[in-house]
Amino acid sequence: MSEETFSIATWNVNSLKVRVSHLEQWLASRLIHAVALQETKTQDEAFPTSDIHRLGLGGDWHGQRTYNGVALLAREPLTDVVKGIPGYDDPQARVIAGTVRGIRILNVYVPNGQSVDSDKYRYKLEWLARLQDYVHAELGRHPRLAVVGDFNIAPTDQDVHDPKAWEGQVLVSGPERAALSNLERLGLVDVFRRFDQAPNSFSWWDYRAAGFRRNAGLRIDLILASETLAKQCIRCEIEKGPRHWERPSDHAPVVASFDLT
DNA sequence: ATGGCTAACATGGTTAGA
Repeated sequence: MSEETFSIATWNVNSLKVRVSHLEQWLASRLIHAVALQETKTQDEAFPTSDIHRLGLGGDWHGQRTYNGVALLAREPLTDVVKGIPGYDDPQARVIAGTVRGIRILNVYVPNGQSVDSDKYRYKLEWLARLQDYVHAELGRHPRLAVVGDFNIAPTDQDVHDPKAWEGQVLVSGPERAALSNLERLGLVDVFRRFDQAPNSFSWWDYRAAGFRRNAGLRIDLILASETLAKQCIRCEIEKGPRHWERPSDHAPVVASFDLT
């Protein structure tokens, strides 16, 4: 890897407090320049700042008690941090943006939606419409834009272990996939699909019913890059290693590397 | 079989995740 390689990771850690040792172990074995975390489940006052600094990372975070929470961490200074979606009064802490090495990174934790007939599903679709407007504006300002995170949408049936069982369910339903397509049509590329990948590549596996052992998963953690940035993407992989460890997150980290020369 | 497991908050059982 050249000095101009820049690697961005996204990882839903399902409680940063519980997973900080996994983050440390994982980061020790590779060079990640920026990492976007979701479901930190930590208020900002209680954020494990000293642990993060010990890992050689700085950055910023946007959390709340019990639920949600996002952090954007990097080995070099993060500038122009924005928390939440501007103009959208959302009580749930789901978005943080910042610029590092000339790349604008939007870290998103898209609402789960629970089930297609729930109020949470309607909130999810409303939320995605607000994200659409935000990303549209950001693309106009930043030629190198990465929108990364837990999208809680499996883009196609290729990203679903059992498409028949999941048909029409939350995370794969038509309106959610349409919202994701609309986002991509603004000019974003799902860089994972720019490369050859093993069939049945997933980023999340249910804790229940031996989901990971059976590879009964979904690919819902995505790295979307603007066309200018996507052209510089040299690899994108799901790192299943930490999912094997003791007391894992139900999500695996996803990493994309860019050649910025 | 609408369960299975994990985490937060709490200290038993509910809420939420996906």
